[in-house]
Amino acid sequence: MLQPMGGRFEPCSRRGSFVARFTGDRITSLAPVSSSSSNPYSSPDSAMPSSVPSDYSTDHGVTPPPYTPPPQMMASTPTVPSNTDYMGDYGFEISMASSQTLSKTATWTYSDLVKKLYVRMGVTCPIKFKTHTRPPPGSIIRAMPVFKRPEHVKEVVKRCPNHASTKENNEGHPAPAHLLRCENVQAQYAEDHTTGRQSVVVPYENPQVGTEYITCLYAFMCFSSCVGGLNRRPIQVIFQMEKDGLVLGRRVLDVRICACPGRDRKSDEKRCHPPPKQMKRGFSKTAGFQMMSVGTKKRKGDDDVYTLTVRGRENYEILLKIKESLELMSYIPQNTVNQYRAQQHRQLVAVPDNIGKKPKKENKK
Amino acid sequence: MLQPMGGRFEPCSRRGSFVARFTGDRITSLAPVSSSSSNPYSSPDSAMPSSVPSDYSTDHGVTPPPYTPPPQMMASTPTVPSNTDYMGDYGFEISMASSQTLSKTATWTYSDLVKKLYVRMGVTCPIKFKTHTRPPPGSIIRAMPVFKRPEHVKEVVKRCPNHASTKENNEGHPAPAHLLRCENVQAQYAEDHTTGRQSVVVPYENPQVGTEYITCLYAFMCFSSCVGGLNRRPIQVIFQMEKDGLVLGRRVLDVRICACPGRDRKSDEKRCHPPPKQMKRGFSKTAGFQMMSVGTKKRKGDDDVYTLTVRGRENYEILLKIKESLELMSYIPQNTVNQYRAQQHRQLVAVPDNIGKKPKKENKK
DNA sequence: CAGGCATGCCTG
DNA sequence: CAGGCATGCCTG
Ligand SMILES: [Zn+2]
Ligand SMILES: [Zn+2]
Repeated sequence: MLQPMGGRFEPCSRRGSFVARFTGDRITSLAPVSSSSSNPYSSPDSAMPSSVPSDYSTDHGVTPPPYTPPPQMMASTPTVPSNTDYMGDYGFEISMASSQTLSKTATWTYSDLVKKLYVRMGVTCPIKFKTHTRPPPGSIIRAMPVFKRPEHVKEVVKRCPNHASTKENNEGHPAPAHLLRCENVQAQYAEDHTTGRQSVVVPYENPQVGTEYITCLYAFMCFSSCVGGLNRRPIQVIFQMEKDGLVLGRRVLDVRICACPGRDRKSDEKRCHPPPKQMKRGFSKTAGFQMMSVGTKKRKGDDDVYTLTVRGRENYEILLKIKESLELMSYIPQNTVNQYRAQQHRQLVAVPDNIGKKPKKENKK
Repeated sequence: MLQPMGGRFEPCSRRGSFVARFTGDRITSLAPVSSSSSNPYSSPDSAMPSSVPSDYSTDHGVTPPPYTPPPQMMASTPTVPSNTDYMGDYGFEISMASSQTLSKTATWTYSDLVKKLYVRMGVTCPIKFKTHTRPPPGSIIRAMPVFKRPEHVKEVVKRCPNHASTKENNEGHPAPAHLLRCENVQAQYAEDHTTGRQSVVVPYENPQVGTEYITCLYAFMCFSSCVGGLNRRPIQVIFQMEKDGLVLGRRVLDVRICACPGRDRKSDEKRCHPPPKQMKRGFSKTAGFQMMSVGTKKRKGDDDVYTLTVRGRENYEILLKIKESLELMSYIPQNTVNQYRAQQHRQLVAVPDNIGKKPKKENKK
């Protein structure tokens, strides 16, 4: 499924810190890195403030030991990468290929409401990149997963031992422990040897004439819920356009990797935007008339206790049953009630026009 | 928690096939094994039929290259170990220490109904062994987990990569990948180098005078649900008394390792033995009299639809609500109903002695 | 593919 | 500790 690497990049080493030689246009071969700022694949400065002075000219020849850009521009490797969107001078933006976004079968779906991508594990998901101005040749796009919550950001995101250590999906793959894969022959898997952060890097190639975007296919190789890995902790992916270790732009995408993207998206959206106000509170319209509500809001007196006496054993037993039914109603979840009613619409028994007719049968006494 | 090894056994090697030297009473030092039948810790013949001819005298000197017992008695290493109970000539039996068996807080609980041990992961669980006759000195007890279902038996049971590879609980432990641990200084961890089956072995020491049993503390180091490990597949533990590779007795215990032993036991028992027939079918006794049942068995006519007409809007609405309540009752789980009733006993409102009194209030028309 | 279950874990 | 949720997966 994921192609072996090739092209302009050398394969990265299977384990340990990442070393790559770039043999493209304007950058000469780099020696194996020991300082992270001299490698186009080392993690750039992610502590960069959200508004960056854009007073640097263009591309620096960063083959060591050259000019060193101001520290906050540099691709150093802070413990916590920045997750601030930064369009930069080239207008870097990402978006989701819109097809299948809404399909039920979709292996991924993006929610505009909660701004999050829901994706199945191991499937390929197209992400589109664009700029309003051509970035300098030799620019790359680094994708790096990080934990979203402050309590977790410091921890490096990688696959859980289970998924990283099985043969499945890992045979011949250069980076079995990486959460994020890119299905691009030129993809390079990086592991910063000071922070341990893992990322995948692809060269940025300008869109074909007439096209606004380039598309990369990414795959997420664990569930967000994976024990010993993400462990139910939300993540984001930081997409960064870089050139010689300089950050040219950054976009952040919230991602949830799960078995049922559709279901989980729906429940997230419901959580954030409750029930989109329907009907009057406490009543619902059924079959053309109002009826008393079941399982809805508490009213005054709901907790008061009344004594009801009744003559006759059978009547008592009937009422006892009814009393139980009524009181137990509060245990029924609202959506069970809704389903039940939806069903009733189809097989209505007691319709208003029946009122006044003689009862068909009464099991009296 | 688990003590380092020592005593009469040498520590086993951290990885690879198991090698042990036994220095006890009647057995001389064994060379590192290459043939599994020459090691007291190698897995014995588990393909042994359930009724074994008991015509062999007693203990064989099995230091290589000695007498070889008939093949079906030998501790060879078939792919699928026998899981047949076999009391043997010494009357080998196991049982659970009965304390806390019923407690809600219990970290483990044994169900006599479904004959299964429910135990939390990583906690220590006492198992008692007894014989009616003293087995020969130098006898050992091997505990080996196997999958219960035929589809899975061939697969070796071990910990999932997640749990086997984290530091947690594994620091200094000689067998981090073993599912089963025994909290006994003399415990030895064995891995059969032909089948790869893992087991833990302790010397059998006769009970103290006046005691019938010896007790060993075992811990289960994964959940039955662990992804990449047991993976929700039921297991059993085979406890085998062995002497010089001969099987003297065997007892099999179904085990489920889970987070909520009490809950899971209860639901298993419910599954196997529906509602343990209480009272008359369809009725239950409450507060000294019978009442119609709620949420119990289906009766004839339960699915028939009757038309009920009623004069007056309010009456209609009341009946509509009641109809809904009654029909929705079937959605309420029986134990919710039971809880509700238990509660009702304390705050009974409509008591039988009220019958016949004048209604206190009627909201007529 | 939807409904529902199984099951670890979080919360009150 | 019990109730309920979260979430992968099984079943129809
Ligand atoms: Zn995983
Ligand atoms: Zn495990």
